[in-house]
Amino acid sequence: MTVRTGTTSPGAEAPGRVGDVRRRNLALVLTRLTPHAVATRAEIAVATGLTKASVSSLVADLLATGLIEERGVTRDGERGRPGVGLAFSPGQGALGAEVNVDYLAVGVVDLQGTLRVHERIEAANQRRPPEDILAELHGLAARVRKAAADKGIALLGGGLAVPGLVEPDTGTVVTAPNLAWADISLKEGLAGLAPGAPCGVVLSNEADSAALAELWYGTGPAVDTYLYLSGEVGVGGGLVIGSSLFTGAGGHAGEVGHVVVDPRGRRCSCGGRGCVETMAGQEAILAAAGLTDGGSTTAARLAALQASLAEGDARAISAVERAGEALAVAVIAAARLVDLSAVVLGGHFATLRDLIGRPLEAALEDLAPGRVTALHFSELGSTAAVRGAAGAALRRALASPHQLLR
Amino acid sequence: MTVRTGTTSPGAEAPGRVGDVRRRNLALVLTRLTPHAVATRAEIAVATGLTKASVSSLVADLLATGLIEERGVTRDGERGRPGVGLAFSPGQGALGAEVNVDYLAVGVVDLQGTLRVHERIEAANQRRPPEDILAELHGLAARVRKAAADKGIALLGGGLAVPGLVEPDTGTVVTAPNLAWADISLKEGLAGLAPGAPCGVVLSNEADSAALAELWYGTGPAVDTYLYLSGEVGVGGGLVIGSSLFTGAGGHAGEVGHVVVDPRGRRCSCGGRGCVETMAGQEAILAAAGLTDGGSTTAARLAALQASLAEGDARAISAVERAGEALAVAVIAAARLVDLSAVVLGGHFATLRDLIGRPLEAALEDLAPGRVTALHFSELGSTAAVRGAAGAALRRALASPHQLLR
DNA sequence: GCGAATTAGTATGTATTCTAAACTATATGT
DNA sequence: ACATATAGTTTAGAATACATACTAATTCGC
Repeated sequence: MTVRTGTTSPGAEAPGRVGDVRRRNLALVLTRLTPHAVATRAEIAVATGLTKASVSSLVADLLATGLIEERGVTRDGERGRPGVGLAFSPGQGALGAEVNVDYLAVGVVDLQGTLRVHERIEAANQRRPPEDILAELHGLAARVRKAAADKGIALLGGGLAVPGLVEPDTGTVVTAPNLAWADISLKEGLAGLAPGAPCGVVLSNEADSAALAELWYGTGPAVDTYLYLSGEVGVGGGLVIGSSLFTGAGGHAGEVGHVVVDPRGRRCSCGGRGCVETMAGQEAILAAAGLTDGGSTTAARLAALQASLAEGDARAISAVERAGEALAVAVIAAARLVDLSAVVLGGHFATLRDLIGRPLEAALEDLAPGRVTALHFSELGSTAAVRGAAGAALRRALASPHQLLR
Repeated sequence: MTVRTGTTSPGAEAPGRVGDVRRRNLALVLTRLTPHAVATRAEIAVATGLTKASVSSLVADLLATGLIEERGVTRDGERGRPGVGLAFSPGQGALGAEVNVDYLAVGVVDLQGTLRVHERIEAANQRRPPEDILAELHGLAARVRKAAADKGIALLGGGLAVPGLVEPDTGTVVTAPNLAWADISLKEGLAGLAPGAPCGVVLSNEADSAALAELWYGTGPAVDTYLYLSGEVGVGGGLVIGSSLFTGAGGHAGEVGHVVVDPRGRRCSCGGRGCVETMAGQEAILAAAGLTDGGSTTAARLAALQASLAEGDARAISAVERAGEALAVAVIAAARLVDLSAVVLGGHFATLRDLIGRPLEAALEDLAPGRVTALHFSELGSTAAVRGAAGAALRRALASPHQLLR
């Protein structure tokens, strides 16, 4: 390491300008609004530490953006002049889209957090050219946009989640092994999902989006720091730390699938050995359970696994148990390395629930007692990634409301 | 997870005030100065994007703090009026202190990054009461402060590094197993290390401080994202991501020592099983090499290990190799989970250099080919933590120069 | 019912701090 | 010497938050 002060890094910070203060305070006021409660200017002033005068001025600008609206007068029975309620407008939302191995999905989430439109198409995307998939996705998005417009929802932005490594800045899918995609640029295709939306459309990883959906729209205990495990065809992961997604310096943090859990284990498709995916991936579990690919669909094979488990088939049960143990080792690594104590299981891990949860919990207690104290199963089902992608777009809008002015 | 917008979190952000702009820009100007080069107001204006007028005004304030000083006129042979050089003042510095198992150390680093004073006392701290240790540390610090004052260095702040889990906010050592410390409050003791210093004295973890020292004062290739492995009595770790320390939500990230690398491994003192420390800790290596504690000092036993290795003792070599393999599994977990590709080895790992580096590298290549591409050995020796603790204090001062005004 | 008390929200004047543009200062080149 | 170029300062103007005083709308006590 040469001397690096951390102060001469190339990413020179922009100078602070007087207008930055207002940009920040506009966003700050929005953080005091919740989807389900109304707040008055006076309450916001107290909560933020701004003066009433400043809040009035900021709220006037925010009303002009259409993000919030007045909701008549709040009568609370107390003495004094009642305040005017402020709340997120129900007439603005964002579009979320997902391309996955077995399906396409598009939805619209409004500022109050409700999934107002959602459509899903089953599709065997493993063997189709990307262009075909994207064309079908665009058709689906157009229908969803139409439905949203009919409900009076204007789109602020959008997001597309894919099961692979992405570069949001360039709109490129670096690699999505289970779709057989590599280095595919979606720049124009992204914009077309929500044409004219002021906050644009951003590409994201499916596990990351699902992890955020759990934070924003999930139903479990309130935890703001956890590892989300997405059991799709591969094993994906998303790290949420202090209520925000942790992506690492290169943007690819949380890749649980290829953490090594058994140095003497099987070779993995990644070139490594003993990766989580070789024990807890969909194929690995099915193979270990004796359900080799007989040309049947993934859904059918998963159903067969469920049946075997229900029958008490020893091979199936042991396959799932070994998957749980493999996950435990990776989860402990995450707990130690990034300091977290909660895990959320999604995808087929959520479907397998206790069958995988019990051995996972037992292994956690054996290998690192007391370290991981909360295990939760996602209840968002297959809408998680769509909701997360849309939610991220909404949050982009809320984080820079000044962009919507003028 | 209940609905959590991430916007209603209790840690409500402070409102932006007009004065914040200046605070930010004061710090911004300082980021354009490097320890070894001088810059002019005009150059700073171009680099930051601020106007010359603003930079002049900001620099005037910074000169008043004493952090920087004018260095005469820069004559570059070009046409036009030459600029006035600006550089960090050599007359200000910060104190770094370290309590470790076998020694105490205190030093002073100036704003140009030079370790101007350094003293070290060997001490068997494992069996002494904390009060005795701290009393000796304070005596040492007083001598070092005197030496710094004699060289004309004023102290801006300080830092104390200890080998354990700390809470910087409360000045508490939660636990330092190898010192047999638990829940020890150092609040007053900290302030006494650098009395009157405007930026105070902050408690930190030894591995974290050493990791930062490598970033700021290290000699290897320029990398701004890496895992630092500190081989002291225990195995510590520090994560540097994008030129800053990653501490996680709870502040205890990077705890490599208790990552599980062998689910069928030995019980660990932490209650878990197969932890890195059971294979790569100092005791574990010495025991596996057949050098059981015969009452001799740690230094003597480490010397014996070096001798055995030099002789080609198979047991010693295999002990170190197994340690390397254990580290590899943990390093891969870090690489996948937090997205990094570089590792720096410090402490006794640096002393063992290639002996541990070769098996580590081989295991990395076998288990996750191509993922971890840089392996570096620290050259800061035992001054790393002291330099890091002092450097952190200097950076606190540089990050909020407005505190030094008035 | 009516005034006092209480709270919500707005208007006005001031301080801070940025930018833009004009100005002064000091060098090199011919 | 004088043109040219660059460094740094001065001055005027704009944005924005704060403090304070003001207006608006409600409940409480009688």
